[in-house]
Amino acid sequence: MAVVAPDLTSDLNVQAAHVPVTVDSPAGKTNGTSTGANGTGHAHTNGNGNGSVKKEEEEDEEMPLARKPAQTKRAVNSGSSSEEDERPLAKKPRGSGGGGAGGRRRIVDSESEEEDVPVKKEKKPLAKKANGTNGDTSASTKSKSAAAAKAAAAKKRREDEEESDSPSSESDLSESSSEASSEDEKPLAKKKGAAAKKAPAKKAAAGSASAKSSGSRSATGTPRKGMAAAKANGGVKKEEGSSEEDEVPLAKSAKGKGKGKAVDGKGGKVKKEKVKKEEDGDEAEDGKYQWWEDAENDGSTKWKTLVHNGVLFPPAYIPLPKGVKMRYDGTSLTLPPESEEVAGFWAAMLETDHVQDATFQSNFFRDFQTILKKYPPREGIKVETLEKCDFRPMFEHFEKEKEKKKSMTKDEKKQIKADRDALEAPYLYAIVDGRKEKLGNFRAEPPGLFRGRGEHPRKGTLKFRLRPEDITLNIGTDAPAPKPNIPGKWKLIKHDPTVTWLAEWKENVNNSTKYVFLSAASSWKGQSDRSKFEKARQLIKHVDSIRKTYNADMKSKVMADRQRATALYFIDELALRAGNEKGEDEADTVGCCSLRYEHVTLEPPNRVTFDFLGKDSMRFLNTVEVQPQVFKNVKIFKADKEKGDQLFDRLTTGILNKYLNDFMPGLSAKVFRTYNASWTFQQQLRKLTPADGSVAEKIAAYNDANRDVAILCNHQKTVAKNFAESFAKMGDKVRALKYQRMKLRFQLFTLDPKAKKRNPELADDESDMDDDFMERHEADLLEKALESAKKKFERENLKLEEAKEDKKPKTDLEERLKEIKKEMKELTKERKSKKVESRKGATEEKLLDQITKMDARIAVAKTQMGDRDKTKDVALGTSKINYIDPRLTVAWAKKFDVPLEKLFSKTLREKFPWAEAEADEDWVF
DNA sequence: TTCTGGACTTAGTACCTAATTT
DNA sequence: AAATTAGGTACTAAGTCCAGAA
Repeated sequence: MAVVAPDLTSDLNVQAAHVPVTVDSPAGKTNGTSTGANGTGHAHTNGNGNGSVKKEEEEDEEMPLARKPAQTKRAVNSGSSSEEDERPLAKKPRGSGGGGAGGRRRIVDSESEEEDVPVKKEKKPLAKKANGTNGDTSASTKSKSAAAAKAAAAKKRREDEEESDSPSSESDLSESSSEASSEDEKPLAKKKGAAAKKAPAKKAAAGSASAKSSGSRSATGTPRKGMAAAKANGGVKKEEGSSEEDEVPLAKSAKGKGKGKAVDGKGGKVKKEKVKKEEDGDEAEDGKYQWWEDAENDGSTKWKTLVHNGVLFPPAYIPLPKGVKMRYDGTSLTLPPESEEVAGFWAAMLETDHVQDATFQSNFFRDFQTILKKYPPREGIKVETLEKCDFRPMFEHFEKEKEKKKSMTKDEKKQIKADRDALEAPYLYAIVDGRKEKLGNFRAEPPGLFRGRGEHPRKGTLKFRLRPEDITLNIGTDAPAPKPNIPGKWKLIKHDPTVTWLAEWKENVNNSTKYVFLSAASSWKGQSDRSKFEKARQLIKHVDSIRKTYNADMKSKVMADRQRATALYFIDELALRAGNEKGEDEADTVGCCSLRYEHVTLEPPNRVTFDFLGKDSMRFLNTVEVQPQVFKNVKIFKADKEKGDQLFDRLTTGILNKYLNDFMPGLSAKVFRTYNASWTFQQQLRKLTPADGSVAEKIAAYNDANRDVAILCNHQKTVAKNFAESFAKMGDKVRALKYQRMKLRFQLFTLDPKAKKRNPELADDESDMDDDFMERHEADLLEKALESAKKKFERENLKLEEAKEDKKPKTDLEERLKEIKKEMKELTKERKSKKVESRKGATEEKLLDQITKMDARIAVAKTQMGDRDKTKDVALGTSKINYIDPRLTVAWAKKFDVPLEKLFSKTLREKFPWAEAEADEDWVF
């Protein structure tokens, strides 16, 4: 360590020069929690698949070295940087497992291969711990408060340059060095070799999703070569077509189309979608523009002609019926429409938890009072506190309206929809360079209360109604100026062909600009989407050298470089977002570059825990094992700082991106997320797809791979409120099956006591079945049986009545019910005595067969349950839409013969036509 | 340089509809 | 047929990144 120490010191000095600084006063920020609740705790059910672990291992071995998943380990290996001065070492590198992100969930368990080294206590414990961490709510709470506190302490660190740097560094260093340095380094050197070795060892991670996901990428990163070839073919094409088609005059474009398509599949298969299309009747646009077939366009100019109708304004406010009024301190208030509308915004949310939120309340009330001042209630009452306001009558009125709407007849509903469609029709499409393109959002956002997420300081603020005077349109010079659907004049009509927005306005709450763009299915979006993925694929070629570089820089004497390297490592390894600075008037959330002292905690020898609120105030909670140098670095970065200070005080997203850009034009931090997500998906898909499984099994594997990516990216969703309930119900269902199985066993043993010897594996009782459940279950069965007997009786009588025959007497029913009760009692008796008389025709063979079938049903139900649980808080859609190269899905679907529509919804298919056109089954990312 | 804001991508949730279950 | 649940969309908030202003 001695060695080390000096280094650091020096680093510090060096850098002192530039200081970033920043930090705004944290004054009052509090951290949000937001959803915190969910994140909490549940222990994850990893338990189920036992076999899986094993499986993974094997697979790993089979893989060509090159691709081995590096699971986890990546971190370690990389360390290779050579120069390690450090100590010899002792420890083996532990894998980092990292990746998974999921905030709450995962931990990494990576065990490293060799388990052994004296070192840690971990293995098992680890896992546990991790869970604990995640789980507990308290943790979250804690973090929050902490954040708040820290905010208060406005610490600016910048000056540290001099000071902190050297001196502090010293002390730290020494410390760290002693620890860290001694431990590690050595192993790293091997990198590849190491990786390869490791892989096999890996195992372990039993359920750790995280380990899995992260691991997926190859250790070395180098993915594929071959791609060029693949690509080549992708290029195929359907034809020249689009243009031609267009030309076809009336002749039915349909025909033309059909043709094109047929041609395309070399096999000559015709695509069905074609057929479908025709019905749409968009003859005009039917010849879809296949931009991917066209030559690249330089990009500086997005269009030559642009025609559209602007935005559609919502209807004017319609005052409530006379009798519906809010009350203030007991008396009803007659509000002018202007203030009544605002009151209504709040009233409509009465049952949401926004109304319980202090920030939301005060922002709303401030704005409500403002409008009341201008449009006071007729009663002349002054509204002074929110507590005295009673919006219930309004709320109830809205509920009633909803009911009314729901109970309308089909025809009425149809009519309404028809009217709405007619109104919207003119706004659905724009004509871009002569082609019809669908718009995304064409509606002016309606007024309402701003629903900021997390602890957004402005949540609850009134968002104003837009008027034409607020909107700027962007249309072609020769395009006719559209007329707003409400009175007024557009703020401005411009003609800027360098941008893709059609309309724009400034929103009053956050003073941000809102735009109207084309939809995701448009060629503009499609093009940029495709180039995003191409860029990510390009990164494949550079990632090895980038990793090598940042691993080396991890020991740089220049603090700024060391921070940059460390941050990049986290971005690459954990798929963190870049993390731009945010303002006082926004929720306090962070990304990599904006991580603060309190967001990262260290636990020697090499575990790092991240706990912070990221985009949308989603919590990111993850503990990972990192290479020693990373651990050491974080320790240094935290030294001499306190809550509220930036962890990477010499780094900004700008610096990082500029640096990345030198490796590859266009490279920025977010590309790593795209790359890692798609890469992970490809790896997981390879690993999980059961080549000879059923379609359903393949789809399940696909979803599992998708889920791994979602976890990596920390894409969450709130757990449905009734999840616990429905999950419990599923559990009962499983147990009901077990109950049946139990009865089968008893029957078998009753039939022939010797059967027990012959089938010793059937001797054990079903797990998870206590008397309590069984009693409940039997009571349940009884109730159901009685119920259905009654129904049946009524039904029969009804029939008799119709047939004009005599009805059966009630006593019949009563008798039947009595019988049922008796039967049910029998069930209880059977259970207690463990004797079940065999039904007619029962044989040992048949019973065994039934038991086997029951086992299968139980297994299916169980895995289904496990799946549900694993996915309850993971959002798969986001990664599918934004991060996973759609060509991977298309290629996989073709290769394994899974209908694409089972994987992509209609809108996704419309979004990714280029992927369908270009990826054949051999396509690789 | 740093700061600001413009333009565009990424994100979760509210709600609507179709598919199932009861 | 009604009640749930699952799936998909619409909506709009919240990021990223870059360029031009200060």
